[in-house]
Amino acid sequence: MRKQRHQAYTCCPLEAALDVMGSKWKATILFRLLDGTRRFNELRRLMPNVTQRMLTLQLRELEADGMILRKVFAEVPPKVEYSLSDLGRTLEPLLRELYQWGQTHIQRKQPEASPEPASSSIEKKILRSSN
Amino acid sequence: MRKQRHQAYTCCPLEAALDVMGSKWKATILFRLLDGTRRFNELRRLMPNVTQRMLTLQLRELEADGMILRKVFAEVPPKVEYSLSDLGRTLEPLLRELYQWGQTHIQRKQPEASPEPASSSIEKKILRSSN
DNA sequence: CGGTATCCGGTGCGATACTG
DNA sequence: CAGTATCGCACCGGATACCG
Repeated sequence: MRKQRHQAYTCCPLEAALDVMGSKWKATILFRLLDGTRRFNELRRLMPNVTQRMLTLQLRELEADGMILRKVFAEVPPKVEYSLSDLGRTLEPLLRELYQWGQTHIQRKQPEASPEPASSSIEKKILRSSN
Repeated sequence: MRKQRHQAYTCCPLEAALDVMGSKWKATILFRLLDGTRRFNELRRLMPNVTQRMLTLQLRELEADGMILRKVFAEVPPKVEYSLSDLGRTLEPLLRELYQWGQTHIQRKQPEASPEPASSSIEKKILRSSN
């Protein structure tokens, strides 16, 4: 029996939606799969910051939630292809809007000093890069 | 100096967007504030599962990110009002779509047995309730 | 190639108590 | 009313090693 995924559910659709794609990597994985089918190491190359372990774990959760499909080819060397399921596809507009929102509201901070002091500190969050 | 919020940033707008509202409680808080200004304990009552500590912490982060406004009244007893900032308002369509997606695709499982075995395990996630 | 297994540190977060 | 302070542990997630 698998443990109940994260913490707990209050019953709110919002939380359910976020549980399914709200984590950094799940969203990114789904986003990358919008372009089409990807193999495991393709995804790794597309997302250099995620460890193999985490990529595997997140893919398994997405699969268990029915968001993606995992197709294993009985070959040597092994070959596994990941793609969005129909359910996963329904997230497409949401993912694109999320991406768009990030682009619009969290534009990369320029090296030059801002004209005005900037109303929020969001920009800073973009600065720290991959470890 | 405050620590750089979560883990790290790869530079992806998706992650930035999720960092700002991607956590269960941040999203819920923002969603609640769509209806209008709320006092601290009003929010607590609206979200019985979040502890006082977490509510405070999440509100502070949202404030630091410029998503919400915190207005303190110099009265006894104290009174603090939270509301969405202009930036926070820009998330409204996204939040509503997220909510809608949850409603559409993760309908509450009925006590009755499903006609077909159900293609995914998402429904289970809605079952475990607040601790 | 596409994973598991194991170890282990950091921190997210709840519980509880105290405060202006 | 609207918070801080402190404790404690679960678990998230990185590093590394091994496997079919």
